[in-house]
Amino acid sequence: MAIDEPHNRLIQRLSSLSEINEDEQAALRALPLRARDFDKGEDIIRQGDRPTESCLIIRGLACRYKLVAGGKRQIISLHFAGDMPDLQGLYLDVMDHGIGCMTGVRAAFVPHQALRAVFYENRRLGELFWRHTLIDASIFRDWIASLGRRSAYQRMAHLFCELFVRMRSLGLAERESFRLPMTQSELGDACGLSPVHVNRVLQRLRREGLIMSTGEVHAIANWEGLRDAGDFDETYLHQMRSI
Amino acid sequence: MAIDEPHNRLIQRLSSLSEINEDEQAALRALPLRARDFDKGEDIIRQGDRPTESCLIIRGLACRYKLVAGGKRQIISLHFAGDMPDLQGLYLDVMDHGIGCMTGVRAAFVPHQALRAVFYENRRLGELFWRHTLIDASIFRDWIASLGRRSAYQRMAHLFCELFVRMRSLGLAERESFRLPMTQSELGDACGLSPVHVNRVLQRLRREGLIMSTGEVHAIANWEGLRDAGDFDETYLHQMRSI
DNA sequence: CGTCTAATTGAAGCATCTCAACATGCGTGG
DNA sequence: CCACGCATGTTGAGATGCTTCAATTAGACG
Repeated sequence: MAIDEPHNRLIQRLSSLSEINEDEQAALRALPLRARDFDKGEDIIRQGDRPTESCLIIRGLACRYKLVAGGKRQIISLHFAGDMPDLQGLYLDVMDHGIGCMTGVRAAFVPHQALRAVFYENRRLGELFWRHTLIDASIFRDWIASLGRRSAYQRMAHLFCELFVRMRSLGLAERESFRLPMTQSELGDACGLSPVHVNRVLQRLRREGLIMSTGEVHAIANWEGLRDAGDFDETYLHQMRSI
Repeated sequence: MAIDEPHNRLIQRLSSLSEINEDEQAALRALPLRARDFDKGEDIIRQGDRPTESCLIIRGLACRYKLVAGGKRQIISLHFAGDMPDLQGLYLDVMDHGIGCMTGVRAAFVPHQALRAVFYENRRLGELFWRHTLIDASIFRDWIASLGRRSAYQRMAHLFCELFVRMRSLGLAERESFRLPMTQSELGDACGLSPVHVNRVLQRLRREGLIMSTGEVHAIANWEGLRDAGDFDETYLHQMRSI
């Protein structure tokens, strides 16, 4: 059973929110998913679009982002295989941000109508998708706290903690290391920092033995230390509960 | 028909998202709402709580906030009469943030169970509440962009634009002025700035003729100018659409 | 009138940015 | 297989936006 198969990804992801029974699995498998590949740097959706489908990331790393005055970019969130970064399109008509690809990405599209139809038949699946968007929002809140009140050093440590925990729960991190194909400039766009300063902060994190990086592969060298440095408390990720 | 009556507030608010028909109004009016008053500075809910009800702000100004290492506070969002700032509690069990009162606040509480029951009977109301949480999330995204990539001056201008537009759509702003009972220190917690710098930024906004403030009452002196200064585009507030 | 909180001002410090140069690695075409 | 070009990472130095500390003023309230 290929994990890269769209329906499997979706079911795996929703299972990380709550247990999915047979009927629910069947309903999800009946969803029409149309896969499409995107190149690195390409946009899956643009700010201002009025989408009629939502997308599910099957493979690769995607991000929400906004452009602000002066051409600067702020990355709002990062998304892995299984994430649905534009569920809000179900009930908001205009995209207030874009979704771009940090790597080559395979995404599967499902019409909003099909999703609504599934929710109509299966109330609990609707609740699960709602929950998915609520966890997104919770992550946004933590980013607000990070950008507003944490130092560059804390922010970067915090970001690594979040990504590690999220990727691990999706089976995308092994032991203490994960692959994060982002340049330092892109990390800057996520943390609200200049590329130069990102470089210096990463050096400090390495020097202090909290992380070890070789290219795109980052390893947590000292989890407790990194967690403390980043003021990280994973409660806001709201992983697993009975709903 | 008292506007301060909880059900009226709720219906007024949801009407700003989409038209509400008779049946839906009736269903909302049947919701058990228990009002309670809070003092300025008091918490409506605390981080770590596991609420079984959601609250509706009836009167006053409330905020979501987080505390980060070192005791610093970041305000995540501001909420007026009609807002439901903890709807996420419906499907997330632990509060990842607190909700506090910037002024005396009257809030009405409705059990999650009662809300779910209404959604069960009336699917479209569920969608409207979902949409409410999605707009929250959209505002979070814009705050992320502000905190990450805008200067103190831009951030403050942007905040004033957002609050003005939101309050106007709730009938809480007259013409070009609105009452914002926040100290400069609290504005700092919202914008990720020190109180001293807030003071200087406000002076500049006044000096440049963009706003006029007398105490808690702020007036927009030059809307276009303020909008430009704050790089403000209200799309992200997603006001009105047919769902 | 005295007290308390909030607003204002000045001055010094520091975190982060900008600019500019250089190093490194990698893919491509010759 | 080498030479080149280009993107990315690294380093240094100077500029700046914002913070911190400390003192003063202004307003609100009993």
